[in-house]
Amino acid sequence: MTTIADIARLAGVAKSTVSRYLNGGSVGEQTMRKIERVIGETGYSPNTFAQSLKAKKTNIIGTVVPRLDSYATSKTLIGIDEKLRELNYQMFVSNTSQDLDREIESLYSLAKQKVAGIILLATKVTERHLETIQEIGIPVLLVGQQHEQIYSLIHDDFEAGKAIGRFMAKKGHKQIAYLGVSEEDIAVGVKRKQGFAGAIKEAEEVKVRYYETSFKIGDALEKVPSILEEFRPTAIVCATDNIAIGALKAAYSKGLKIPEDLSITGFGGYEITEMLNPGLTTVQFFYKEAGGMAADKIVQLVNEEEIQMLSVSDFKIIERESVDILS
Amino acid sequence: MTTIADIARLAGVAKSTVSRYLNGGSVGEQTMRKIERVIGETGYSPNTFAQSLKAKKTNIIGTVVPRLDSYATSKTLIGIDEKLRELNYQMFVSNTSQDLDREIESLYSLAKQKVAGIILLATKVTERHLETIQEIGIPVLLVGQQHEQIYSLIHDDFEAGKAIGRFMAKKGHKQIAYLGVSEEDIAVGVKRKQGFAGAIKEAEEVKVRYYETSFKIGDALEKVPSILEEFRPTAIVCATDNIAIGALKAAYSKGLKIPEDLSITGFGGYEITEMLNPGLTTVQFFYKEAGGMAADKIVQLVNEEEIQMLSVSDFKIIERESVDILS
DNA sequence: CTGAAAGCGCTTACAG
DNA sequence: CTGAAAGCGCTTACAG
Repeated sequence: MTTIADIARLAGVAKSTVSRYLNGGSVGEQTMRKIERVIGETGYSPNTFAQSLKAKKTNIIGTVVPRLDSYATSKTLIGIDEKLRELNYQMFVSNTSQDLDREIESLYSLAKQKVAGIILLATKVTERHLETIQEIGIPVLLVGQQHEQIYSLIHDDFEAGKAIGRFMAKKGHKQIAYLGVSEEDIAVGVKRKQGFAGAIKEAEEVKVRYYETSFKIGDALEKVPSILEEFRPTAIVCATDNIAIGALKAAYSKGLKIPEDLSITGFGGYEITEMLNPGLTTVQFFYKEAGGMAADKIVQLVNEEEIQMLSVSDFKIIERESVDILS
Repeated sequence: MTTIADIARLAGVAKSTVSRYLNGGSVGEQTMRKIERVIGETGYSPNTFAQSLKAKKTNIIGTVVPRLDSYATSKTLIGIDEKLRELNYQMFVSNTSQDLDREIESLYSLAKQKVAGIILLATKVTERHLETIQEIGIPVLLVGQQHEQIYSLIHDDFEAGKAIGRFMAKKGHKQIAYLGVSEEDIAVGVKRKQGFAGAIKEAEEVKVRYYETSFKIGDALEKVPSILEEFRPTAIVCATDNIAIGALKAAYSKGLKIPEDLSITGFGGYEITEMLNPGLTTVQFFYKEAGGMAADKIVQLVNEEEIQMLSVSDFKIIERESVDILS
């Protein structure tokens, strides 16, 4: 391994001069060329650890994710990764396997590794999060959830919920089951539902019942039959595509035809939803783009630029074949 | 930030003694207790960069992946991550977006960051890979592909192909289309096909035609109709679950009933395959477990323990409803 | 513009 | 068992 001292010796200058050259300081024309040549010949590249030891900061952005095997997470990570590369930062991902303690741990551990900033894909923000973020003193950007005290980037869950509510009303559905998730998750559990509820209130004579399940396909699969029997809805609006997939499977199992006997919608826009039979009507979020935005924002924060506390990523309804027209 | 010097001062000993204590060297009973207490009080934790600067090695295992949004990758990463945590190592993932140059780059860059070892989820091993691995002089474990010169961990693609071939023959299928991928991918493109072909040769009077598509669902979707028309198979054996999903959708679109009009199988065992209608019969691989194995192996390699050049992860046929019984 | 020197926080022979 | 000292590879005032 060649070091800065080697380069200095070979170029006949001082180490400090090489360092200055490397860091864009003022160096004479001649000196510059000599150093350039030597570096080229040796293929020198600085030791990151030595740099970090002095600099107290790296060009690494830590990304904390609750899980690795989710469509939303994967796409968001890709967006972050690609944008960060462009900006000459590296992404370090820390997986917490949906364990809140590990989320806090990760925050500390990333801080210790002197990451320049942290992107947090949280499902929930607790008092401990707030304290930790405060304590580590590193820029943190929340993605997917929002909190007034933390820079946040969210999908427009509320408006998305509203849009799908209006959509269903317009299709003439008067008896709709909304299958959501726990209100602990503000974005998915509360905002989507509220948006939906708002749209329904505007509509006339639409009866809605709200149900709750988990994020797991299997749980939706088990839940849906009882909803069908008890409420006999013409449509089920599901809070995620995975829930919708479970609902679809449940409907098949009961011998129902989609959308003739039952309409189903989701949220997310996972690629797989297009390949189902019938194709699922859903609200698409732009995870990859949001990841890119997040990368931009965190780097701005690292550079101490001013940004808004809240950024919102867009959505779009994708109309496919899983919703029947009743009106 | 408290440093080792602070601890030394507070405990009234030399820095070297503290360092020795930290690294499990021999320290007197009394000294030990003093240092212990001070560290406890200050919440000291060593600076990783300073450690790495000397140590020339970290406790980080780099994992190079071609993409982040694939079922197999996600599950494998989870397996690696969890096992590595147990072993007190950290996982650093480097995404290459299926760019071969970036794969090589990543190898160098990880080496520069002094990772202890590298797990490489490759789709292909080239001469450049070999050179790079040679050059960086860090233990590398190949996962998903095998190469005689590199420690490898593979899924049993050959036997899996054989198993599904026998399975289909036993169900009485005599006219089977095999929809594979490019032979550039030895594991998926060659081994699965060879295994399958071997099984068919054992069987009697089974006609097979081999087709090729990409890993994309959409490409399979486009490819399948022509296969159906040209060959009129009773079954399509697809080299991945995603291809099978595309085939399923194509079949729907042509108004075919599955499995009555056409049987379909995949490889992978993605969770989603259970939720399709009908549920997809497929060969399941154990990605997460394989990830755990990979983590074990690479750590053994890092510790200079002897391991076999090749490890093989198991598979299992999951029989669901997408295959008809003709015999 | 350039160089000598100190220092970042650790580890590791070496001597006692 | 313990400590003083040198060194890992870089950066950063400071002086010239």
